[in-house]
Amino acid sequence: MPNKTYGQMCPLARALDVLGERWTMLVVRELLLGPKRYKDLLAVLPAMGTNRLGERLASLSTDGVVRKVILSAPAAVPVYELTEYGEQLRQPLCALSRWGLNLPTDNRVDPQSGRGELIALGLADAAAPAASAGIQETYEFRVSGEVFHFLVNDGKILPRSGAAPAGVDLVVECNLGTFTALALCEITPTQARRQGLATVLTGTASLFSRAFAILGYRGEAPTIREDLRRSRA
Amino acid sequence: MPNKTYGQMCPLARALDVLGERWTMLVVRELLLGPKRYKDLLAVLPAMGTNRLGERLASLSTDGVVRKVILSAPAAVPVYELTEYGEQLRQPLCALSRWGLNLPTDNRVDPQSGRGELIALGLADAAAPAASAGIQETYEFRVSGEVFHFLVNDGKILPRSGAAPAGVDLVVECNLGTFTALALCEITPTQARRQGLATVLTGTASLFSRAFAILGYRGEAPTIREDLRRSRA
DNA sequence: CCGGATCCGTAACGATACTG
DNA sequence: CAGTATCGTTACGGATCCGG
Repeated sequence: MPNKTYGQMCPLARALDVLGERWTMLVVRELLLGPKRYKDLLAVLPAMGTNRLGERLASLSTDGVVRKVILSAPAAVPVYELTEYGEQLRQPLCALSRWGLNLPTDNRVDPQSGRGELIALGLADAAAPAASAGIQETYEFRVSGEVFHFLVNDGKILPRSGAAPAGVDLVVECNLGTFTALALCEITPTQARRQGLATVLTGTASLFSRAFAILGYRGEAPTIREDLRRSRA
Repeated sequence: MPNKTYGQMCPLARALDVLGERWTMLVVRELLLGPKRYKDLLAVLPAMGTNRLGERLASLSTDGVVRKVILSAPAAVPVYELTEYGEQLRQPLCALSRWGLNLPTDNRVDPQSGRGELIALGLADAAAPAASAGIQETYEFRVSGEVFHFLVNDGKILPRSGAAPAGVDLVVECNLGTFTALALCEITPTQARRQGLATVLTGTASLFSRAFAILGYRGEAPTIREDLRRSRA
């Protein structure tokens, strides 16, 4: 919690007392993809600065959102993970994120900063539970250098950074543009394979197709909002 | 949008580019209760300062979240209201708010800052649509000096600041403690009436009861979180 | 009185350097 | 690798001032 709080008897104000400072929600965003090391957080939020990251992690820890744990031997490396209470931020932050989808990207956003993991976070949240009912599988993606995976478990889908644990059912390699197109259902897995845009390293072509039947996002495409167009006219 | 943006190709980061600065989401929170005048916003967010409020409203306007309109004559007074896009923040902000419900209130929150309107905002969001299916009514509350109302319309409930428009079905007067207890279903409307804690100024006792059958919040009570207790032990 | 804009001291941020 | 310390710059918060 920051030194300056709103001090209001309002749950939103209290939530913002914990999460409202700059960078804080983005740290949580990263941890929604699984436990991460200090350096990995910093690598993905470089402009934050190491001092700010340390402050935020300390603050989130005392507020019970984040926890520092030492991985079991022989790794024995410290990582930060969400507490159960922090995990409950998944829905609110994904809701905010979905709102942000329709914002125009101005020239201040760095096109190079796009990451497949972040798309994965949104896909897992937007997926219809019915589509994966009764299915328990793991899909790993290797996208332009990143590696991440989905744990599909009977309607619940968990997106995670890094390689899948043993027993992965599907491993697909492609670049970020292809993954984005697959996510938006602008291209089918079959087309992607045939055009050489995606390679199935483990598993079958039909499993690849089913993966995006579960994960593919069919929501409305981002559009410039009516109100904004009006104000610019 | 602030001068400093995250510049990340991520919908959450873009949302925070628009909403992430201090006070901004609280301004939106107020406007979720209906259009408001500059002075009324300032009255409810006094620590913000008039300069900050002006900046935020300008920023939210260019981002298409908020719009300044002049009320029709003879009032002819300027108010700020959410655009349709801004209105879509209701669910994300209410989700964040509900997360904040379980945060402990430390000694830095001002107990005097509690407002019935803010409780109303949460109630309207948490209410089960089925409970008000087919019902089209308006309920006004006068709570410790504040006046606000609910527009119930077949499963959709809109909380609004100020007096209800003509044709109100129910008007109840009580203090904030009673309204809170009613909201949490810790007391029934009948009990509140009999104990002299609430007065029905317009409408019937049974309508009062039905209002809280629709609005009453039956979620789990706020508790200190397990993780937080552990970290303090 | 309302709707802002200006000024200014203080706290937060961002970059870099430094330490266990 | 995982942080802490330092420091110049920006944002915030409180007050005052101004036009309608």
